[in-house]
Amino acid sequence: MSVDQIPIGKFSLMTRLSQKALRLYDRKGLLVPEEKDSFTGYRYYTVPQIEQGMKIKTFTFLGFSLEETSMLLDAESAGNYEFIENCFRKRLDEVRLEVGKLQNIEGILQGACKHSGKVMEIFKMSVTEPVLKEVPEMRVISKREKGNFVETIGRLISEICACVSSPENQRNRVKTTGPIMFLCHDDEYKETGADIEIALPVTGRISVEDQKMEIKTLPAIRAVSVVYRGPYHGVEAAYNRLFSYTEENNLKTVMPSRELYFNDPAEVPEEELMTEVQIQVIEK
Amino acid sequence: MSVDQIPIGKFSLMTRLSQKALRLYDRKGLLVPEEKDSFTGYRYYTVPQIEQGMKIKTFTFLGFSLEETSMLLDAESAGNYEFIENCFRKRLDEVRLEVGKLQNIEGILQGACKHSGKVMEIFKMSVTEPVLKEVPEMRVISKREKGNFVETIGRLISEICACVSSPENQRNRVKTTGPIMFLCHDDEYKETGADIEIALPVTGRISVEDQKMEIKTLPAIRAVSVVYRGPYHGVEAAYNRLFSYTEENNLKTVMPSRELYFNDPAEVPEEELMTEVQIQVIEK
DNA sequence: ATCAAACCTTTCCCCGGGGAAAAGTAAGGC
DNA sequence: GCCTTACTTTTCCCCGGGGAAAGGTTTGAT
Repeated sequence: MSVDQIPIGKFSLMTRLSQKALRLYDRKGLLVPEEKDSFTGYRYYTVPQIEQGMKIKTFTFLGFSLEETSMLLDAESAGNYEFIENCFRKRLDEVRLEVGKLQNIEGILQGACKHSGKVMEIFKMSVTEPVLKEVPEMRVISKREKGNFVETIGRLISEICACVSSPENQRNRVKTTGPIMFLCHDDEYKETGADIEIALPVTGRISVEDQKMEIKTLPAIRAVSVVYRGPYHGVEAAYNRLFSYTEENNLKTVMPSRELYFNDPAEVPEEELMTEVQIQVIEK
Repeated sequence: MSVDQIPIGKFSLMTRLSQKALRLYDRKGLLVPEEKDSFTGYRYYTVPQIEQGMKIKTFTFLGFSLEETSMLLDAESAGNYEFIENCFRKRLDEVRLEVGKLQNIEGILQGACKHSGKVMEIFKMSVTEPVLKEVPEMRVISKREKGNFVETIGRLISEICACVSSPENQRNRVKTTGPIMFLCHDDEYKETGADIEIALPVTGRISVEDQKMEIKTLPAIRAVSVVYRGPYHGVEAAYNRLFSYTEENNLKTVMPSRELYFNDPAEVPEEELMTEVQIQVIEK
């Protein structure tokens, strides 16, 4: 019956998947046409394959990669709904992150468009003059991890804050003695897989549960420092200042650099965020 | 002076642009190192180029493509702020669209995760049995355009609704005589560049301003039709039913297909959207 | 039977980099 | 002068298709 000899064009119409996509799914093994004319190479699909196509479409619509989609399909036919749910939860977190980022961008663009004619105001940020200073040693609670830049920083900050403000630590009069800071251990900037340490200076008898959280003492260092005011994505302006300064003064920089966050993005508008950036220096 | 002989690694640190990105920007002409050792191929940047790098970073962070970024940079140095503002507005619209889409996805995933164990409920949608029926001719106001699928449909719908509810047309007792519909003129599904017509059946002495809006009569047709209930992205289920039916009954389908929207996505939850899909058929 | 139109095939280039490999080079220490 | 380490170079493959080209096939009409 010709019903089960659906060429790619019709199948594309039926599933609303483009021919290009269908050929790709064939190659990747996601949706292989039931029959393939070995002489002409024509693909022929069958009616039951329509459902498979719809499932693929649903998963990719949700933003899963083809590889994930493939695993999801396998899990579904095996009845492994637990796996699927895990994937969904993970994807949900990602989506929320993406939404946050886009809303951030939306805010910036809106601000730039509002006072017409002053579009380039977004490039205005303030960076203080570099200062050479001695940073004393300090006792901190810290956690170090590799991961996505923004997301990992945010998460580690909340973990550490949660730890310090736990009932037990509050009882022991644990107090923070400075702003929370981010230590950047990479010497090249990486968006993903960045080596990130978040530390918070504390005093008192603090206790931690998390195996990967440490209590330690950051060494005293000589550092150049600037204070930057403005949205976080412009913080590299601070680094520029610092590196120009170290170049001019013939200083050698040493990792990790430190970023101290003076206020909380949740409380203060983006433009008023204050960040101190410190980079350790030694004589060349 | 060695200050102005910054190799790629340091420059990457200073601008927080990855080396990979820098090499790409070099190739694309966006940020060409001031000096290039013609023997070793080493790239050497200068301090003033840092600012250029930061601008590029800002634009790409906002989601502009490298080509757009390049034009934006040109516009900025030429003082053409009007162009920049236009780009920003366009991008702002895009971002809002993306946010909408992601929030849609967020909702779906949330729903699927909530009642644990029933993850696959998202595949449940209802499609009625196909019916063969005579659709009478009707007088419509319509606008046809090529563009992005979802976005164009949404926009044309609001344009047409706005037109019909304009003060002048209200005064003339213009009334709608049926749900708004989408006529799909492509025979292959396309995400972008789709040939889209939106039509709304009306009676009365209607007047239009928009040059591309037409008042015309859609022909009477014999069509197979189903009613689909569920989120819009699953509407292909309706098409599957219809095409299976036409195959089984040896009917030939004729473009354009019509989608009639019974309720408004702004008023009703996604799951309760009702869409009638009609496809004209003729005897083979 | 023939012809054109519609349909199908493959291959290559494009987006914006990340990751990895193979190889050449610079700079500091002995 | 040599060695090691850190740095740099290039090239190729990857994501998920869109677009286009060059060519073979099927179908329907005459």
